[in-house]
Amino acid sequence: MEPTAFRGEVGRVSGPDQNSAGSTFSKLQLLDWCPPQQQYLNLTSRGQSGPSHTQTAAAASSVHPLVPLLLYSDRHFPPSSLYGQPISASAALQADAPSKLRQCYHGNHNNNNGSQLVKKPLNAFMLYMKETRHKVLQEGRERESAAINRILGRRWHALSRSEQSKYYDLAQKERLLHMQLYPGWSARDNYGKRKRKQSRRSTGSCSSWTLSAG
DNA sequence: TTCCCTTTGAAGAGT
DNA sequence: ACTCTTCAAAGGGAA
Repeated sequence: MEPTAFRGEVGRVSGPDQNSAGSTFSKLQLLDWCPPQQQYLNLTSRGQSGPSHTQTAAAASSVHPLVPLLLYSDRHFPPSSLYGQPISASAALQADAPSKLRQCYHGNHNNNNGSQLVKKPLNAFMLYMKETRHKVLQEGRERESAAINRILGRRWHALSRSEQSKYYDLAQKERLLHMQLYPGWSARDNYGKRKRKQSRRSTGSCSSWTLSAG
C-alpha cells in the first residue's frame, strides 16, 4: 500500500510540508513549467494568479520533463492534434483553449451510445507506470503487462518520498485539469463501461466477473 | 476478437 | 467513518 502520510497530501496541489527540502514540487514550481496556455486553468489552490509575469515568461520556454507524459501524451493528445506540437507553438490555442482542449483530451473515445466517453484522470501510479514502463521493457526481463506492472508496483514502493511526490503532484494537476474540462463529470459516468468486476484485491483472486449492462 | 491479468490510487456507493 | 467496488494504462496471452 502507499505511504499513509501521502494520503492527506494528495488532495492539494502542494502542502505545508512541501516547503521542506523533501518536496520536488512547490506551487510555484508547478506553474513554472506549466505552459502558458495551461495557466488559464488557474491551478493554484486559492485561485490566485500565480507567479509574476516575468517568472511566467521566463519559464515559458522550459517544460517539466513529465509534462509531455501528463498533458501531451499520445493518448491525451494524438500526434495529429494541436497538442502534439511543441508547447511554444501553441499559443494560438489560448483563444479557444477550453473547447479545443476538451476535443483533444483523451481523444475521441465513444461509448456505445455514440457519445464521448470521458475517461478518468490518471492517478500518481498510473503516471509513474506510463513513464517507467518502457524502461522495464528495455531490460527485456518481462514482456507481459501483468508481470511488468508487478515490477512497477515494487519499484513504486521503493521510490523515495520526494520521488513519489512528483507523481502525486502531477496527478493532482491532472485532476484539476480534468475538473476544468469536464465540470459535471463523475467517475460514476464510466461505471459499467468495462465488462468486469469483483475486486481481486479483497478476494485475492478473481472468482466472479459480471457483465455490466453498459 | 474480446477479455484477463496485474499494479496503485481516486472516487462513488453502501453500511 | 469505514469498507467495498469500479476504473484508469498497458499489452501479451488465453479463450
